[in-house]
Order: sequence, then structure tokens, then C-alpha cells
Amino acid sequence: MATERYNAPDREQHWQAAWDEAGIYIADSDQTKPKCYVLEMFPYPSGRIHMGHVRNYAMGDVFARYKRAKGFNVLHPMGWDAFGMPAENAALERKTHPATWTYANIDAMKRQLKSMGLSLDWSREIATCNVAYYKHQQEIFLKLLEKGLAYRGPGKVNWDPVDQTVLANEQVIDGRGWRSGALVEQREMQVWYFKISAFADDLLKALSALDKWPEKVRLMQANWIGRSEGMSVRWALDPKGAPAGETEIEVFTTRPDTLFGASFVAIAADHPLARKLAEKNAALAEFADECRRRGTSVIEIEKGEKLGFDTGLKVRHPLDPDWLVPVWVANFVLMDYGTGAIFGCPAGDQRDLDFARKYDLPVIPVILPKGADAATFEIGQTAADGEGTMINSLFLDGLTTADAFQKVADKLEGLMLDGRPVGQRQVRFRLKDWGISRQRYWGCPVPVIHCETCGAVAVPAKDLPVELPEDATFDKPGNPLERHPTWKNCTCPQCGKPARRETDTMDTFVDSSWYYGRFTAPDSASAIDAKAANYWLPVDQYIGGIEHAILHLLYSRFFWRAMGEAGAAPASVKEPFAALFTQGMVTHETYKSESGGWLLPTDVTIEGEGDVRRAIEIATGKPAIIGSIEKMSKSKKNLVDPDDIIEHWGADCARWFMLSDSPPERDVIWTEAGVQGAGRFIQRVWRLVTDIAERPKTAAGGTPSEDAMEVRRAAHKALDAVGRNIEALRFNVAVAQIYEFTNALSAALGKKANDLDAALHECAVILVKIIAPMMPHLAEESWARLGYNTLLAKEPWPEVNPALLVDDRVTLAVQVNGKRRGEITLARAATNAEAEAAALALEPVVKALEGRPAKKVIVVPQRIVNIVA
RNA sequence: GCGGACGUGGUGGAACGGUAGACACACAGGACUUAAAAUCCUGAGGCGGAAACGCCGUGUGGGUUCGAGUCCCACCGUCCGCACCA
Repeated sequence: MATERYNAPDREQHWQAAWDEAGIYIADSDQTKPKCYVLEMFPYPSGRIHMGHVRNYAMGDVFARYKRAKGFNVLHPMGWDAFGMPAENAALERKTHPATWTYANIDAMKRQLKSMGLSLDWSREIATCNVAYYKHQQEIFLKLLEKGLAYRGPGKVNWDPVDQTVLANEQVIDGRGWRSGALVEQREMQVWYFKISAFADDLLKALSALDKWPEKVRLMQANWIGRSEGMSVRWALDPKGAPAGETEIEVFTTRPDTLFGASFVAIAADHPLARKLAEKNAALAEFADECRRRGTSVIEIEKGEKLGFDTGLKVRHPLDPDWLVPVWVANFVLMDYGTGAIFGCPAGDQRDLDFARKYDLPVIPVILPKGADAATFEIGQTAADGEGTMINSLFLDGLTTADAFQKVADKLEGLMLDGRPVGQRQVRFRLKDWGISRQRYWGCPVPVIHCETCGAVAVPAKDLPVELPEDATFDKPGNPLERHPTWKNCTCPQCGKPARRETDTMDTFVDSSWYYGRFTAPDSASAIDAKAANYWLPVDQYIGGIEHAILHLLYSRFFWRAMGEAGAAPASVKEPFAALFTQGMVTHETYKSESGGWLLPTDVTIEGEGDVRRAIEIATGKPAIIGSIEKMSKSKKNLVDPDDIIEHWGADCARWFMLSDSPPERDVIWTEAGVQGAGRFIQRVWRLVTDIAERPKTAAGGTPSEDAMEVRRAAHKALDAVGRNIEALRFNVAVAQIYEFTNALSAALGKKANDLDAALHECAVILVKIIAPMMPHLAEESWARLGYNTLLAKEPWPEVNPALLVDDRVTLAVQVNGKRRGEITLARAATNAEAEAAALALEPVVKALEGRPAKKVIVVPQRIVNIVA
């Protein structure tokens, strides 16, 4: 029967308008209902959405629509992470104001997102660059300042000479700015910090309760926070050659048990002692400069050698004053971890061993590994850094490494040097305070005034917000606030004298550290409405890219805690995100022209298949090179524009393809064939629905036919499986279940039972409802076609009929010695004895047994029979 | 170097310790058509065989188990993260 093709672009616009008009995605203010807060990481308004967004938001939308159908009051908001460098770069390049550029991008992207048919509550839209948002951020900042959770301090900062801005350590990649790619220089300046280190222990401990987070993200955060138990140990400096006033070196170690294996002490190039020595030692100064130039990134240091410089100074061993140990400056010792000084135990640490071998320093074995022979044990090129028994360590000999730790720690805490204990047990974290100062315009101004008399003074509440001046100039790099003629001039709120406004703005990670809270009451007069936050938070399902595993997610966890302590948010909710899902990237083949330039997928045509598959550059007709499959990126031009796809195939098609096949946490490869497949399925559903809609809807009485029962069982099994798989975000498996059910439904169309039409209608309704979260427009159109005049988007998820989930006959595999020999089909209720008898009677089984009796028969009901011969 | 993840057909991938390869893509053959597209049907892990069927098969080698893609050990490979964290 001929059916008109489903015209996706046309119907999609129709239904989007209908949804908008009905306002069905506005979250209900009734706080007595069970709630579900679904959130995808909000986008930076770059101007266009990309396929990664499509995937991210499609996933969140499926979850949100499903939960809505399950009766939850769903909050599914969207906003814009709208501050940041690109707007300022655009201003520089195109002479448009960052605000103009940003809001134009927001408009364009909002239109694109709307065309995807996402069930978003746009009434809660937030743009972080809007003063309505950032004025609250300034209030929060001042509360943190009051609590001592924000502070200004000196810091060695990473200076990006291209972006003219400070980068957090975390934002420097391979010694280069993570956005600009420029080589980063070290600079010393006064900057603003958030005291995330004060929460290190809590942020670490609370990770274990985040059981709906991926294990790998929790692990990455735990490693990032980096708790280590050790002790600080003070080494007296031998006066010979020591600069005036320098009498000791304090090191931090996690292995005080290996103290008797010490053969050197190494300090960082930036250690105060090294600096003093360098003043009078040109060679050392040169060495220290070299260390700074090399940066601190792992890869550079790894490729380079471990370098040291012998200062000629000596320190006295804390447990043996007659034992003098040389002091070196080493490039692998970092000033900002621990005390910037270590003691080297080559026998117990691989890095120290490499260093000792290179500079010919003594290697004293102090740990005898388990199973090693004391008489013959020696250290070659591999350090014994594990557990074992202490040797060559005087009073520690014979103890385990763990016992030795405690014994030596006790001893050092009892020993005195200049009236203070030589050693102290300490817990240290590698997590450093979060530097938030940015020397740029397009960010939230830090609401502080600098007065020569009063120092840094908070802007009084009545003077908030501190708004960005609109008439800044963007004709050259650097901070437009700094060079603005009037904006920074003000009077001190305390003494009234002329003063200077802080020109730093905040890191955009601050903006995204609390937006999820603002969404719960976006118009609240205070930053956070406690009642709304308590109802909606935590976010029940947060979805975003793995690239935010540490920074954004850790900052948010910290910031919500800090807001709680400062009274800016209810302290009852500690963790903002109850469940986290990190989706994989969208990848695509890359293409290059003969001359080596990257080509867009739309610049080439593909001919042939498999081994003879080749690409032709359309513009020139010349062969193009098919490259590797990579993450879609502007630089490699392997982009597919969501607009093109949606215009041609429809949003449902793009959504469906994004959810099919690849597990959501893994990368998905965008292929033309895949989209076509999704498009075909849409037409197939449409034909099915149309066919069924044209049948009479009468129900037949009497005993249901087996044909009807069969297709109904398929429907309810799919319904059950799809629900559970959406709940678990296993969209690819849910898609497969739907395909399977669709196949069963197609097959049933040709059957003739007189009660079939009623069953088919029931099945079509189920089909339409289970595809609805993924392909909402097609589902809505199908729903109407089936004769309903309500909005499907408001319909509940169907109830599973448990009786239809079980088959009355089941097939069991029959194995002999674990090898499959056949199968038997039995009544579901068959006993084990019946199953055993049926299995043993099976011809291939008789043959395999060759007349031997079965030694043992294992029957797993409804699954398998295994005969052990 | 450290930490983590992953290895299943031509491809993407399924598989509570229980019939490996569901489902899809690509492919081949057939039906419909003047033809194509669309659609429908059929086939397909490898080897051998006309077939029945047999053997092999989830990176490699061991182990646990009646039974291992799944659990354990060792290795190989690929990918990701990283701040030599003392």
C-alpha cells in the first residue's frame, strides 16, 4: 500500500511550535512532586553548535523526556557559558563588541538547539555574561572573601603572552596556554585565589559516596587532590659555605623509613636557598634559569634528562650528626609541592637511583624485598621501592617498612633541633588553591577597590553590581579594563580618598561552578533560592564531556561547599551532581587534498568500497587522501554541520543516529551511511504506523490468538527493556531493542488472526511511546496518525504487563562437557528432571556420550543443561 | 615513568559466569520495476564438506569452574589522562 513519505523537516517545525504553545517543558513549581533534574553541560556560545553538542543534548533529552513520561517533575534547563577569551579575540579581530558578538552567537545557537526539538525549559535561560547573573557572582565572591575563602596573594603565575592573561596551572598544557598555544612565561604578581585547598580532604573523602559517577573520573579527581601521608624532616646545614642566615633544609618525605639510605638532599631551583646561592654563583644561576625554561611539564622533563647541580654545601643526617650529605639543586624537585626539598634515597626510589647513578652518588640498600636473599641482595638499575624488611638501618633493622616508618617518625618527633622537633608527621595534598584572576575584560569583575590607605576593600553591597563598562576599547591585546580612561577610578568606600578599582575579572570556571544552582530559581533576588535549591538539587543526571573530569567538576564541588559555608547556598546539599555521565566524542574521517590542505567532507565525493574506496576532491576532480578518523575539529575540517543534517534529514534522524550503535561513553564515528540508515528507519516506522492506523480498531473477544499474543509479548518485552536501558543511559542497546520489536511488528502485519488488529494497535502505541524520547517529532506525528488528539509529549510511559514478559515455552541449550550439542524446548514450568530426561534423549547427546553414562548433569532452569560424561 | 581504560565477524557493536556474534551498517543473491530509486525476501564468523555435519573461534599463554568474551595470573597491543608528588 502506498504511503506518503514522512516529511521530517515540515512536521518537526509543526510539533516544535505545538510544544512551545502548550508550554509543556516548563518545570512545574509544585515542589511536592517527585523531581528529576537533568542537566547537560551548558555550551560556550561559539556561534554554531557542533555534532558533539547534538550528541550531548540528545542524550540528556532522551533521559528528560523519559523521566517526564514516568511522572517526574523534570527540570531540564539550558544556558550559556558566555564569558571568555574568544569574544574578546573576536572583538580584536572584527571590531565588534564582545557583548554584541556573544549575544548574536547565543541567538544563532538557540535557534539551532530549538531545531533539535529538545525538551528544554527556556524560561530559565541563563547567560553568565548577563549582569543579572554575574551580579550574584559578585555577592558570592564577597561572602567568600569575608569567610577567608577568597584571598589575594602573591603568586608565580603563568603568563600567556598571546592572550595577555594569567592561566591556572591546570590550564597550561605542555608549557603552552591551553587556548592560545603560546609558550607560557613565569611572572610574579598579586592575584586572587579561592581556597579550594581547605576542602581537599572533604573533596577527596566525599568521592567515595559518588557512586553514580564513572570510576575513572573519581580516580582522576582523587589523584589530582593527591593526599599523601609523610613527614617533614629538618636537616641542619653545615655552616661551611652556607649563606648568612641559612641554617637548615626542611624536606618532605613519604618514606622516612628509608632515611638511612639517604645519599643526597635536593632542592628546587626556586628554593630560597638555591636563589641565595645563585646570587654568588653564576654557574648555578645559569642552571636554575635552564630549569625554569624547561618548565615543569612531565613530557618535557621526561624527554629531557634528570639534571643536578652540586652546590658544595652539606647537611647533617638527622639521625647521625657526623654523617654529612651533599646538597644538590635538581630539576625534578618542584618548589610548589611539599617544601621544595627532598632527600634522595637511591636504593628506595627509582628516580633517585637514576640521579645517583648519573652523578655517581652512593647507593645504600635499606629495604630487603620479600623473598630476596640478604647475603646476595644488591641494587642494580632498579630501586627496591616496595615493602620489605629494613637493612643497613641501625635501630630499624629487621622491621617491616611500615613499622620502620612509625618507629623513625616517633624518634624524629622526639629529637630536637634549635628547640623544635626534627621531624613532624604531616598529611599533604597536591591540590593547590585556585587562582581565579584574569587580566581581561570579558569576565565577571572582581568587586574590590584598592585604596592606598585601606588596602583591598570590598565593594559595598549598595554599590553592586560592578558592571563592565560598555565603552572599552579592544583594538589591542591586554586588559581593556586596565587602560579604560575612567572606569577604574573611584573612591575608597572606607576613607573616601581616590582609589582604584580592581581590574581583574574572574576565571570563567567560576561562572560554571554554580550555574546549576541558579537554574533552580533563575529570577531569585538572591543568588540562590534556598527552597528551590533544596527541592531541585542535586542534579539527578549530569552529562558532559570527559575533558571536564577534573577542572569544572572539582571546582563545582568545591564552590558549592564554599557557598554553603559562606551562607550563599543551603549547606544541606554538598554535592551538586548526584550522577555523572561522560559521553564520548564525535569523530569523522579526515580528508586532504593532493597539495596537503585539509578538506571538508562536503568538498569530496567517495567512490568505491573497501579496499578500492577513494575520495575525489570535487573542486579539482583530483584524487584526495582519506586520512585517519579523528575527533571533529575545525583545524582538521572533518566537520559535519548539524544544520545541514537537520534541514535535510530532520532532527529525529540526527538524534537517532547519535544514539544508535556506539555505546554513549565511547566515541562515535559519523558516517553518511549511518545517517541514511537512521533515515530509512524513520520511514519504516512511518509506514508501519500508517498501515496499522488504517486497520479497524475493533477488539476481538474470546481466547486471544497465538499470533496476537506473540506480537504483544514482543512489544512488552521491548517496552520493559527500553525503559531499563534508557534509565541506565544505554541508548544503543535501547535502539537495538526497538529495531527488534519493529521487525516483529512488521512480521505480524501479514498474519490473519481476527484479534490481530487490536493487538497491532496496542503494539503501535507502545512503539510510538518508546521511540518518543529519542525521536519525539516522529512519535508525535505517529500518535496523531493513530487517531489521538492529545500531545504525546504529555502522555505517560506505558505500563509493562508482566504476564507478557514470560514465554510459556523456553529453549535450553544442551551441552556435553561444556560443548554445545543441541537444544531442547520445554514448558517454562518444566522440572529439572524433565529437562534432564529431554536432554539425555537428544540424539546428538546420545551420540556424544557413546554409550557412557552421564557422571553428572547440571540443569540451570530455563537456561542450560550441561552433561558431564 | 605513573595512573586508567579497552582488545569480539568486512564495520559499529550485543551477550545476570550459562546457546558468542543480538541489533545495525556494509555486502551478495532474489522479488517488484522498461530501468533506477524505494521497498520486500534470503544469505553470510573462519576452515572442510554437495549436504548432513564436523573442527576451530572473543589479542597471546596459563589457571579457577560442570561451563569463561565475562573471574584470576603473566604477557602483547591500542587508546586516554598526567603536575617526576618525594
